[in-house]
Amino acid sequence: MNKTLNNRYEPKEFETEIYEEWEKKGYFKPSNDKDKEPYCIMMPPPNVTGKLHMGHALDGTIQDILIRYKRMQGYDTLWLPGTDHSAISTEMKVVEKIKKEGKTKQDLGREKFLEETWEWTHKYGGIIQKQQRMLGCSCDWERNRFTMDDGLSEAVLEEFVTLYKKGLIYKGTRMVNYCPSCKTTISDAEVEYKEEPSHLWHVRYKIVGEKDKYVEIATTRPETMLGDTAVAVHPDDERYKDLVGKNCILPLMNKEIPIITDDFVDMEFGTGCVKITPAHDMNDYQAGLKHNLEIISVFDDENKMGDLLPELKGMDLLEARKIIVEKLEKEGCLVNTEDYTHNVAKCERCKTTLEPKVSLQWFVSMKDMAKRAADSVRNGEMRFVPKRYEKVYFNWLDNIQDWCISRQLWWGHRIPAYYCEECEHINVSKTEPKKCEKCGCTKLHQDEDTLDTWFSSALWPFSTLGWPDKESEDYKRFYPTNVLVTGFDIITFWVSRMMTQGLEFTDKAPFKDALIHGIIRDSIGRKMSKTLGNGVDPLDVIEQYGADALRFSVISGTTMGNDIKYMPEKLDAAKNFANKIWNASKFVLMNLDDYDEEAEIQLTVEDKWILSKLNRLIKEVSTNMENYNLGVALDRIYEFIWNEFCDWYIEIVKTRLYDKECKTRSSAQYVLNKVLGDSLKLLHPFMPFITEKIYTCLYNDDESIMISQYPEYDEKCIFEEDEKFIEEIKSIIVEIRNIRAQMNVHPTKKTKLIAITQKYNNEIDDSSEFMKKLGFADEIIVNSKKENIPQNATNIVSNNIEVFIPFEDLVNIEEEIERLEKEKEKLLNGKHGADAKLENKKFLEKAPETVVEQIKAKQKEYEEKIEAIEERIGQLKNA
RNA sequence: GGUCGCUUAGCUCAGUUGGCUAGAGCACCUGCCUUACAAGCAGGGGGUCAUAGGUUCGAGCCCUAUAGCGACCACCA
Repeated sequence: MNKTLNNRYEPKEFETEIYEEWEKKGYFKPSNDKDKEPYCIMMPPPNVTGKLHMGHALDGTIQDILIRYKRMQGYDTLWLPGTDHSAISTEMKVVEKIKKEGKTKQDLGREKFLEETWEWTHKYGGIIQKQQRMLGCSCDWERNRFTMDDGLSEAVLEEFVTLYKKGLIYKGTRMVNYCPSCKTTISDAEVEYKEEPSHLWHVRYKIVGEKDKYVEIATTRPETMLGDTAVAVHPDDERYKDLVGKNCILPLMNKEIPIITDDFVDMEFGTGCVKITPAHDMNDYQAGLKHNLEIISVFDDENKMGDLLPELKGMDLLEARKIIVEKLEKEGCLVNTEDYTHNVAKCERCKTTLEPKVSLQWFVSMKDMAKRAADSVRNGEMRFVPKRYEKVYFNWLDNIQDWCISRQLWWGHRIPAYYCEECEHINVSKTEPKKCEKCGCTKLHQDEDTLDTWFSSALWPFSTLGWPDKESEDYKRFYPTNVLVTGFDIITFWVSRMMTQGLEFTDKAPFKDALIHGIIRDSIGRKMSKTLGNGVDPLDVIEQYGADALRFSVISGTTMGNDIKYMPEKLDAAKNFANKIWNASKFVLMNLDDYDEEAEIQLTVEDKWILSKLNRLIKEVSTNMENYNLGVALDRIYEFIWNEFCDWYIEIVKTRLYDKECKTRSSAQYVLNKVLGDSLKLLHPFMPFITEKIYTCLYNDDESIMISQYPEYDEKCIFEEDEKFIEEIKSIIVEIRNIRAQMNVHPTKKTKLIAITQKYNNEIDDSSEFMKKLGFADEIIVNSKKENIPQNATNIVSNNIEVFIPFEDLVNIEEEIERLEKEKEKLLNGKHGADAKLENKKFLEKAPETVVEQIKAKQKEYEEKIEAIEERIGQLKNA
């Protein structure tokens, strides 16, 4: 690799090259060093045919930051990547593809269709992984897994068979959500609700044996009324007391159905009477079971009208609805029609309106497993970060329904259940049995259905490590994993299921922390979506700004768990920062040409100041990293590099560097080298490419920064006094600049300074040096006597140093007095605040000692400054 | 209906167990092309921390209520 820095920062010139180098050298793989503590993250597997979007970029960046940080800290790290077969969405895509060729799934047949899907998978699969490389993700690609590869399929069989044998998987007739477009059942978690405008049709059913007496019901789905088997009212509803137990006539069908009571009926809604259609509504189904009502299907298997009314047979549902309403109107049964907005259940994948359907499906009994998963969080075995997301988790698990896992799809893990054609016994087994375990018949056929895609991803944290082989090296070493990083949108889908299955099969929570992040929104706060066309392609961003800038922009100034708005300006800020580091590094390298590492080190006050600051930074960054406050950690590094190192330290040491005779020149070189190197290390997890590029230029050995040792806090490197001194000098210099700006002194014009100091006697030479170095002083008189101060001078009062700036004719004495009076007023305000607190007895009693001490010190400072200013005002007035 | 979150500078957001005069980036104003950097340097202006109460010596932070925005869960036909 080219070990020099070009004049300009151009990330494109080196990012790809660096990534290839890392991968070639095997840095992404675990170290195999058994003395190291393991640290493991499982990458949430994206859809096999997915493409990188901003959400992945965020998710990947967070994980990469954590894994790089831990790797540098000396952990044996494994970040395992992979992809998910994502049953429904992949199958949908392939169905669409062959549709363009004029074919259907059925035309191809199961085997051919699967071949087609594998082909698709191989062709388009893993695109996202190539893109994750561009982001800099340091995962072990050699351990890359796919949910339908041999090992993981084996794990799924183990899961199914074990649960079945325990009686936790069963086959039963239930009402489930059915997607007419995907032509499969789906689980409760895959349903989303959307408000849609519709109508509420009020229909009256005539009471049997009464003259002109009716019961009026309201419905949003008149087409289902053909399957009504009762009308229900609330048991406490006085209005209908006398009707309960009687029958009414179901219009169009001319059939008698009973009027029953059930307390699920809401008396306030509509008329308080509800028609019961057990075949087509969840509540009605429950009521039907409870009251032993007949379940009459109105629709056929194709989700068209059945033959209850021969004239409607095969008709589309919405069309049938229109005709039924017309018929009801003709027969005088339609009372009225009102506009009504209601929540409609939609398929999470294809957004089609779902149809509740009674059918025979496979279920996982969830109650006990869910309780165990919830308890695991309650007793602290697993923890959500931020904590508030545990409520979503608890809410789901505490109200869990059995999980419908069978799908009428072909792409996925086929259910390992084999039906005996003789005795109908269900044989559940990992391999196809030769004969029925009950009757010995050899004629068996396998269940046609496949398993919910989450049934396999629930095992992800351990199936990827070799489970069910519990003796596998990776499983023993890396399970349970340390942290799971994912978005809040799949807490129910995925996090909860990994927990239930993980605890069930390994007796351990599969990860210690679930780190939940928000989603990336567009610049006006909308969700990024294909239909809106407001998505941002991370690859475009990388192309334009570089991967480091992209990573910076999604982490800087953010809080874990909150949504992030995509702001292009933030990328400019990120690139500017990278550019700043680039230039500062150029400067350092330029001045390190003749650096002699053997030379004796004599640290000056500014050297100790920056080393001390660096040391504090290390501590602060580490603490924030441990608490997943990545945004704070990054911003602290940013501030340090730019506002301390670049703005002050580099400026201060310039004169030492430029003077080849300077005794402390090599010390300055040492400190530059050390501080830049450590800063790069701290920054590396966030911005891996630029830090690597500079690091290899800075240190000419071949060691990569990504396997270098993370800086550690060292108490011996805290120099309080030196810090205090430089901070005071800094604030004086800012004030001098301020005054010069107010007085319109041209920046290149030098100033004479007279400084009076009370403390720091040894270092005052340094302070005068700084002012010279910073370019605006050409003559500095130190420890001057007050009587030597000229009249037309302005002064700056600091804690231990007072500085006078003679401005020859520039200072107008009147104006200077006015300025000082204003300054005094400010100080008085501050002093009053401190006084008030210290006069407050309760404050003295109750506030902690350190706080009281702080205020006292502050008060003293104010007093001293005020005194000095008053003295100066007196001098000026007497003149 | 239930739960959770957000409301801080013109904009986007930080703000740790309550503790000095509430911060950053961008934008804005002034002056600078000073040999690392104009993608920059120096200086500056700008905030009753949504509102109203409360707890506390002390509240942006804790409690209660209200308003606006957002999300999730439930699903009353």
